[in-house]
Amino acid sequence: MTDQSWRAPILHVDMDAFYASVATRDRPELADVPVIVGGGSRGVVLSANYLARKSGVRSALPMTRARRLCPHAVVIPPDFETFGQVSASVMECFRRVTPIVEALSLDEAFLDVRGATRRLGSPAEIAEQVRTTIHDEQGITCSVGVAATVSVAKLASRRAKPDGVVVVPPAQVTAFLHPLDVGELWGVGEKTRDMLHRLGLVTVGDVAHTPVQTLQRVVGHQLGGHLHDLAWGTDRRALTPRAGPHEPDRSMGADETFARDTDDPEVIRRELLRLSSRVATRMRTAGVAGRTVTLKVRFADFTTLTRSRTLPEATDVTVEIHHTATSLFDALGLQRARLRLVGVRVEGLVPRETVHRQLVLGERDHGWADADRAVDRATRRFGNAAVRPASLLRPA
DNA sequence: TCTGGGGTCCTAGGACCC
DNA sequence: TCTGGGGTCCTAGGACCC
Repeated sequence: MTDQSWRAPILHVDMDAFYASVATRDRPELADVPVIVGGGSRGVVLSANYLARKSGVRSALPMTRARRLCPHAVVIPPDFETFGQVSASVMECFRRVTPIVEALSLDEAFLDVRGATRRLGSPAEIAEQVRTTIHDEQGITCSVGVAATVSVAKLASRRAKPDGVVVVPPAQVTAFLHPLDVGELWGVGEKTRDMLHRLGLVTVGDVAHTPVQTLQRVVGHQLGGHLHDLAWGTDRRALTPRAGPHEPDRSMGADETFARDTDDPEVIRRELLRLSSRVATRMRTAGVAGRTVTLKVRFADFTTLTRSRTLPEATDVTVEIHHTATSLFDALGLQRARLRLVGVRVEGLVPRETVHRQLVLGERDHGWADADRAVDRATRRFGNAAVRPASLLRPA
């Protein structure tokens, strides 16, 4: 297989057990111990090293179950600041290989290396160079999938784990894809997998040989067409590098699970204020404003609902977001139902300078926006705890 | 003490406008 | 008098990803 057969070789680079690897890389005493990175009592597993995985611990598993499966595991709380720093260094390393890098998350990225083969060698050789560099510079391992499309490269990197490389040349794509379970496909989760299985579509090959119209009737127009492409390895999604002038987020939100379920309206209202303030601060830092405020409520039995309201004008003002969220909450008319979580999200974000507020006579928004900016300045100088609404102050 | 927190995209129905 | 379709916005929910 020569390099010329690759129209545009794509690398998918995925760190192995990223959070756990970073958390233990400077702690040799944890090298031979099962390690779980995860949150508090009501949290889930964010990452587990391969020793812990031997006991059945997986990402997203409730911590309570993880501890039961692996009682001797060392549990480390996540340190996202460090994860972010390591991630930035890793992405920088990728950009030394090619400018066409699409970061999918902190710990994985696609690299289009079509412009790098003359300089650095075959895609497989580039993959090994990347792995060596990451290991030498960051002290962690990664796995790389190489293919002509992003979706196949992504599946290949999973097959390469841990600490390996898998190359799927164009001529071998269907031989690689078709034996896989449909649930392996990127975008097919538990529900869709079950639905396809019930119809007798178990492998990717089964899906490939099903008429598109049939798939679309079962899983919807969009996904049906997409599945067919994935099953033949023909999706041609191009990389969208985030390096340059990247498009703003479409929404920003914050939600939090209470340490204990609560039915206290005052506790809930205060939490909505905290979350609104957090979201609005991030929006102002990013220089965006949004029109649609969405409230999320999760009950003790885990059922979840959302309510949203679209405002006449986009806002980044804490008080407006909080007011909208509480008004949506009040409209639910909950009679002291026990809540597990509340959340606030603002959607339809646009750059703030494109928002021209219509000043209504007597409106006091101006004052609130000014107050927010004063809070932002104080927070930047004195830290997060410096300024907060009176209702969020703890009684001494 | 089962089930986090950050997102994206799609679907479907109703309102409303032309 | 009766019949109509398309486009866009809004809302709610759901599936999925890391």
